[in-house]
Amino acid sequence: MTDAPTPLSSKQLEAYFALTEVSSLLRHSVEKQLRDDGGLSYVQFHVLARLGDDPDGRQRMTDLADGVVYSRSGLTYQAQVLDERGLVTRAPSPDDERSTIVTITDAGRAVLATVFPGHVEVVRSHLFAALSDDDVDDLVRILGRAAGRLRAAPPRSAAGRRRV
Amino acid sequence: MTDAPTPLSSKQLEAYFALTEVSSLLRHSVEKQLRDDGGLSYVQFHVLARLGDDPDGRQRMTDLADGVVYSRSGLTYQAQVLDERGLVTRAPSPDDERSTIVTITDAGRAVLATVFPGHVEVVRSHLFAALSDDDVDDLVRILGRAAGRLRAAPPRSAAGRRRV
DNA sequence: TATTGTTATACTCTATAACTATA
DNA sequence: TATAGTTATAGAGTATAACAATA
Repeated sequence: MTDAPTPLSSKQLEAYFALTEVSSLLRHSVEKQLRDDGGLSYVQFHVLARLGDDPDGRQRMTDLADGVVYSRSGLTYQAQVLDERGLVTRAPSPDDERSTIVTITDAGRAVLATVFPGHVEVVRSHLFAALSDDDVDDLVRILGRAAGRLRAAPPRSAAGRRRV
Repeated sequence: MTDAPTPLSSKQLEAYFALTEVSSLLRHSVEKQLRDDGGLSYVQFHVLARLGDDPDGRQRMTDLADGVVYSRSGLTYQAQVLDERGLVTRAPSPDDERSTIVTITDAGRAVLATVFPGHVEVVRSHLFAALSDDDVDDLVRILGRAAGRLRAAPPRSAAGRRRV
């Protein structure tokens, strides 16, 4: 039997539950929207979105995998699916023959464009409809800090994360 | 091509990204902790936790499914797994022979107790380590409002609003 | 007829380990 | 040897539809 650590305060519990409730409902709805509007899973959307953000529309497999927090084999699978749908292409890197460069296609960008408006609407109606501009500022400040810290100091506490 | 709706402000985008990043890293770590410490999936944990919260330690299948936002067949599957591990029992309701009442066992409560400390530690180190008490108050206020609104106006908002 | 739940089934996703090839 | 990626595989989870039993 493990020692009980300092428990969370009731405020912290509230905050934690609210966060999980909001994010899980939000994610649920986003997943449905992505599937309905573009036949994309959440992960596939994020892969495409990352590629779309890149100035050249391309990334190495490993960099993509790191960004989406994925196993490489998992990313290979998803890249295959996207490739078969013609939304990305894959080719060995000229610089390093071991690497595979994934590039978003015009069709891929088109799917992103199809999917974006609905995505925005879901996020707005689920998250921002109830929030003031000040609330949004507060969220950015607070969650931004938490995110920054998580990014900087990975989950050593409980998880045996992959080395970065 | 769909009409572009009012885009999200850059602040809103920041807030959205911070929220998804924090919640996804948090959830990832929580899932690992639950699996390592108790052999529980996220869903299984929530089913057990809901039962544990109930004064009598029992719930109808449908009520559980609603609470966890699940398909009934999905819950049947999970209840089966938990049943086989001896963490819950299932029996037809005396009141309504159609219903199945799921009850948490002592073994189930023991697993919850085993898993809780690590869970708390993950949440603390991932979410609250970087936050002040005031931050937590703000989160409760803001996300609590968002959660309340989502709860009041169910998924229909995003799912029904297809096409335009 | 409507509701509760299970079953049958088919599919998506994910991770681990073994493997190839480059560096 | 170490790194990048794929493949093989196996398991978990999910949803849909058909079904049985009860209300």
